Amino acid sequence: MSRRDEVIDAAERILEAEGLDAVTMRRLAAELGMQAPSLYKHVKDKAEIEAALQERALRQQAAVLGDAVDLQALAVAYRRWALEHPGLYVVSAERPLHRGLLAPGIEDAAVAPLMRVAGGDADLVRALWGLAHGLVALELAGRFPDGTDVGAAWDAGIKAFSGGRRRRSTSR
Amino acid sequence: MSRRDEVIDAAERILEAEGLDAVTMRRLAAELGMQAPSLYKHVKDKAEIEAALQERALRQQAAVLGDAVDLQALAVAYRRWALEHPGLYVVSAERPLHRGLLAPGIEDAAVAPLMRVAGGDADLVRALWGLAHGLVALELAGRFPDGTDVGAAWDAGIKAFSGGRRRRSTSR
DNA sequence: GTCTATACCCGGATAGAC
DNA sequence: GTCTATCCGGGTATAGAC
Repeated sequence: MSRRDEVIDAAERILEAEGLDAVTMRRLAAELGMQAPSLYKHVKDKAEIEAALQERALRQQAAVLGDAVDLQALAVAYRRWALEHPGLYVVSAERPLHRGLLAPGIEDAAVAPLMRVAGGDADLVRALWGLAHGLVALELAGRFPDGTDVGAAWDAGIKAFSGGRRRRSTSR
Repeated sequence: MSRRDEVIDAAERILEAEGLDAVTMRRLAAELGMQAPSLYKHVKDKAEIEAALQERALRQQAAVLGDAVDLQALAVAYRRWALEHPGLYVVSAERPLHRGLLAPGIEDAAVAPLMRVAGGDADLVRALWGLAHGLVALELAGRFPDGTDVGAAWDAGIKAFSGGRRRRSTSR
């Protein structure tokens, strides 16, 4: 593992533990037991770090969603990964993407599993994506009152997209 | 109109024209032709300004959505207001709410119209809310490729929530 | 109610010694 | 590849004169 990867690891740790604003060059250096200027021997600038975090997020998302066999499983996987990696989720979904610094095609790869499940209907994919992102974003932002059964809301959404046919619980 | 309202007006103008990060005390003072310290004669601190912007956003949203008679109209109104006030939308939907500084009940009031249309099913309301917020958030964040017919995605989502019964276009 | 001056903190980033 | 020293810019906010 390169020294650069250790920098990105540290950034991810801080991101998840203290939020995006806490990921500063100084804080990052402290996490690694060095001084801030030393970081520039491993990365060009802060944008490179942010891009690396977005790339990790998109890669993980693609991998996790790729295993889902149907809509229900996809929804569960989507929500689960987001709640387990809220920092990575936000950085990849609500921040401007550093497209020029990302591996080509990686953005599409993260959405591809949705395409598969939606049977090739691009509009339906986007609606599904909107539903999933919206529910996650609202939950992470603390928009639902305490005690809300968010899983039940997911079920209601999935049921709508299944044409009211399926019925299995997502709650936990 | 009080001098305080002029400050909030200026903040909203900057927010929509240059984004949230541009709303600083210095920039705000410049917009009003005064020096930054003078602002503190009109508002207590920056949090008060942010809260005032969130309150405007929630109030407008409640008003605009309140007129919608059905799901289709609600969706159109939701997307339309968001695209016309992206700054206010983001500040009220993706930023932590200054709940202690907001008028009581205003948060609920902005979602109440959804409740009406969803026929009292709380889970369905949240799914609907997720769909709407997700589509708007993805569109504002530039997640859909250029040329994407986002209206068609809305139609697909609405159709799903209508049980596949209705069919009228949202595109523009 | 406006101003000037200023304190204070924080950010990203560079130069140059070792 | 690490350090110290430092630059530069930006933010919120206060004190006190007018």
